[in-house]
Amino acid sequence: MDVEDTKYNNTKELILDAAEALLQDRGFNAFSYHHIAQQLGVKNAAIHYHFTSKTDLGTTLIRRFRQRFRDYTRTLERENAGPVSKLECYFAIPASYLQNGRKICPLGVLEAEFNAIPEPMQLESRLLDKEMRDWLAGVLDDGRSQGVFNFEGSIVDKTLVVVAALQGVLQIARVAGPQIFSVTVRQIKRELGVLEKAV
Amino acid sequence: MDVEDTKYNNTKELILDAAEALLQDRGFNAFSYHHIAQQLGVKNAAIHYHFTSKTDLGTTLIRRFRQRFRDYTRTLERENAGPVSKLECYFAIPASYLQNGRKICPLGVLEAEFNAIPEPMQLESRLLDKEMRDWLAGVLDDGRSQGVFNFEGSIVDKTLVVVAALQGVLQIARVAGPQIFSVTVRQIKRELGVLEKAV
DNA sequence: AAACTTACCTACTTATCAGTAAGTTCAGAA
DNA sequence: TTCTGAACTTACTGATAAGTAGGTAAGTTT
Repeated sequence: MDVEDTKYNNTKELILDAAEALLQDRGFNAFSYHHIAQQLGVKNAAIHYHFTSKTDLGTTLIRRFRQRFRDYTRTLERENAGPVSKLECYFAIPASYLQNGRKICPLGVLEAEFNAIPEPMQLESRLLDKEMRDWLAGVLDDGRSQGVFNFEGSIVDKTLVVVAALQGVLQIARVAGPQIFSVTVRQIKRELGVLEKAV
Repeated sequence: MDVEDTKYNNTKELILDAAEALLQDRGFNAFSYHHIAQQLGVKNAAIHYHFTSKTDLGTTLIRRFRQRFRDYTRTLERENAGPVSKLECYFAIPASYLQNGRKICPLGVLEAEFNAIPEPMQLESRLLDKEMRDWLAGVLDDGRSQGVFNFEGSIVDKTLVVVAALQGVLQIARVAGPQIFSVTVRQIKRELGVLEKAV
């Protein structure tokens, strides 16, 4: 028989969902157990039943991001998605963050608060960054080899600019308005040589 | 006679200096009056003497960033700096943040914590963003007109990508190491058509 | 049906936070 | 020499944080 999950309810997942939204909305140090508890209609101690500490909650959260990204890319692989399609899917991630309440990249939050989060979360953050950036580098490499992308500079350099720009623009959208996002994505695509259509 | 500053000591400025470093290191919600007080060898209440509230301290801090940027650009104007020179000076700002203890852009911090900072600070953040981005847009516009820059897309679009990429890469440097910064700046320059030398 | 586990809750502790009220020190003006 | 105000300190408050001890109802296993 399957241990956990199937038994009883899914409060644990609901806690993670609430924590995830709060993390991307306010940051790790600006949300409390009380925020989550109130939202779920449970008491503070219920969260401690599922997660021994806030550090535990935080690291579990990042591991879930990592797993989700792995699942996502694996699905794209199964579907034999090409580089252009993969790139579009990559852009769709921050786009959904923006739409769903002006959230920002989890990595952006964690990096901004990096010196004020527990070490286990710092380690998980490093892994998440590496995995995402390595994957995108692979996509850009394939795309250039196949001639569907056309850009200057090395794969690593270009990947950094794309990742950094997307992370940055989500944050800037909070002070400058959400409309700057699509504008920036358009420019990024242009500079990847992937946009042949009009401006 | 000059009011304030000349009289007595400069604790107020020292408080702002400490708060500024803490902001860019840990974020607004992750530093306390105690951090500052301990660092300066004064008591908690001494900070409250100079700043009525943490909100007051925060807004003063952002206003100081704004003033500093205005002074900086005004100096460049007086020196008749060209677009390339101005761009180099703009890159020098995040470069100094990185060198001085892996700090990140103040705006990046404020945007990441945007939904967890007081409204007066949100307003000041908007102004800081607008002023900096408008200035850079002017530089890119001049540079393109003068033929020293060569890039695709509109001025606004390009400015956003440059600003977002710089803000993002400072944050990513925390998990990926400081060496990625110069690499990214090199790529940004390349894509501004300002780098004629070898890769 | 007894024994055990899950999934909580109530009630608490300890620590830290921003903020305040009232008193102290001391330089310089009157 | 007294007085005034700037620049603090001491000693506190109330709020909120994460975390814990112990209890309980309902479901599961044996």
